[in-house]
Amino acid sequence: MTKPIVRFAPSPTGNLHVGNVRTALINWLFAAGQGGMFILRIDDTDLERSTAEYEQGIKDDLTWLGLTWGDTFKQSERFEMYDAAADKLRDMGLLYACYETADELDRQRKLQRARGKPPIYNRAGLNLTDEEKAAFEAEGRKPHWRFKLSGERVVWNDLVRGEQAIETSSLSDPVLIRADGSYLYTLPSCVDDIDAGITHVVRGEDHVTNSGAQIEIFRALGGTAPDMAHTPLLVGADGASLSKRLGSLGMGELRSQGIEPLAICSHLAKLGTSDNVEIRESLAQLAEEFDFGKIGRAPARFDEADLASLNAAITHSMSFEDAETRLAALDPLAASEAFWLLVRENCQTVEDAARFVPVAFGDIQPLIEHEDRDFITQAAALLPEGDITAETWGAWTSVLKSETGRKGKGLFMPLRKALTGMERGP
RNA sequence: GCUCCCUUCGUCUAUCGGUUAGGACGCCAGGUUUUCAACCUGGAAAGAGGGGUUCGAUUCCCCUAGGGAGUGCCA
Repeated sequence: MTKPIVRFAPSPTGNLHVGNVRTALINWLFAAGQGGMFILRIDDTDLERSTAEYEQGIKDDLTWLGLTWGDTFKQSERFEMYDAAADKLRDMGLLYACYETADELDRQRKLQRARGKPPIYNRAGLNLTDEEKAAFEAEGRKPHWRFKLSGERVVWNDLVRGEQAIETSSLSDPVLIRADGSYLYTLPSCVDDIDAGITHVVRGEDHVTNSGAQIEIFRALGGTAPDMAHTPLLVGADGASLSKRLGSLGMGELRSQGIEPLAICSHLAKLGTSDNVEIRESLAQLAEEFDFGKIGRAPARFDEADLASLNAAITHSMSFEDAETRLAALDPLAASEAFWLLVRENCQTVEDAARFVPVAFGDIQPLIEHEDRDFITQAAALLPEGDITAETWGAWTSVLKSETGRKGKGLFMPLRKALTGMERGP
């Protein structure tokens, strides 16, 4: 197999969320596992909504996750190529001018739907005479441009879904160029995929239908369509919908919650596959295990609680070196190896360590239940004389045990609460 | 409305017609020279419903229900 070249093509009109990231990750893992190349393409043909801030945010998030790219470019710098491709399609008679307004199209669709028919464009633009076009232009209308579908059945062997067939006769001819002259993502995407030598288009299954038209555009432009892989979408933990929550769950938020990049990558790489959802020690290992054949076809539920427990697993065994910088940022006192090794198994995140700083370095609020007051008073009186050493605890608790008859949880929990102010922790 | 896809423990899944339906996460219990956590061991836990086909159906077919997606001058 030749080395795959794949791309992740976000629009800089928002931040990356878990769904986006999963697509990026799968592309990255596939490329890495096959020794191929991962390209980051910024789909910013919509100049109105695209911003440099979002673009930078996307790059920062990918970098944080470790999803580095072998090359990157922006569509907004390549309009000449798209113009040339559009001219070519026009010359072939495959790109035709339409003069309906958005309102008119909307009305047509509603009408068709009301009649129980699929809302497919009626191709009125295809049959316009020069006089009719001139009349529209005279009205001040500008045309938008549609690609003429073949009306045939387009078939491909999807790496995740198996053989797929789209009847292009059941589709509207897609608009490639808006009335204001700007491009929709469709044509630029095909042009860039051909130009970059993309071998595999890997994306969410919301693009399955689009593939029908895009394969025809690839062919019209003289390329062969890349292989395709459409992965099931993620749904929320409630199993319903792509959920507002998921759509807005950004990397920044996860990061501020103390979630490790590798927890996110492990979770998203394994969720919905036949592999167990477990932590892997590196992206390289995830890449090695990656296989389209392991991905199921049903939507998988993304549960933040599962992500949290994966994160806890990473935290429990994280070395002091890996945690040091962040511990220091929390509290200078926390940046000690002895402290970290003592508390890490009680932490879900590195930041959790902050909760135990008072326990280790004084300044706690003792927690004494009403019914334990006498016991704690007694315990204070029985504290062994002299300096506190490693032996003090054992000596003290055994005295308390024999004096009070308490044992197990009844003995230790009141002491724990009085000494640490917490029910849990080291 | 129309088109496409999906449906096994709570969750992610294994099973290429005959299995005590397996694993992992989570959960529960026990252990870990008496507490939390961690760790170890064990346990409970599933074929959406209804029809077929077949000696035999989780597995193949049909219907229903439920879920997802598409149906944009969004991506």
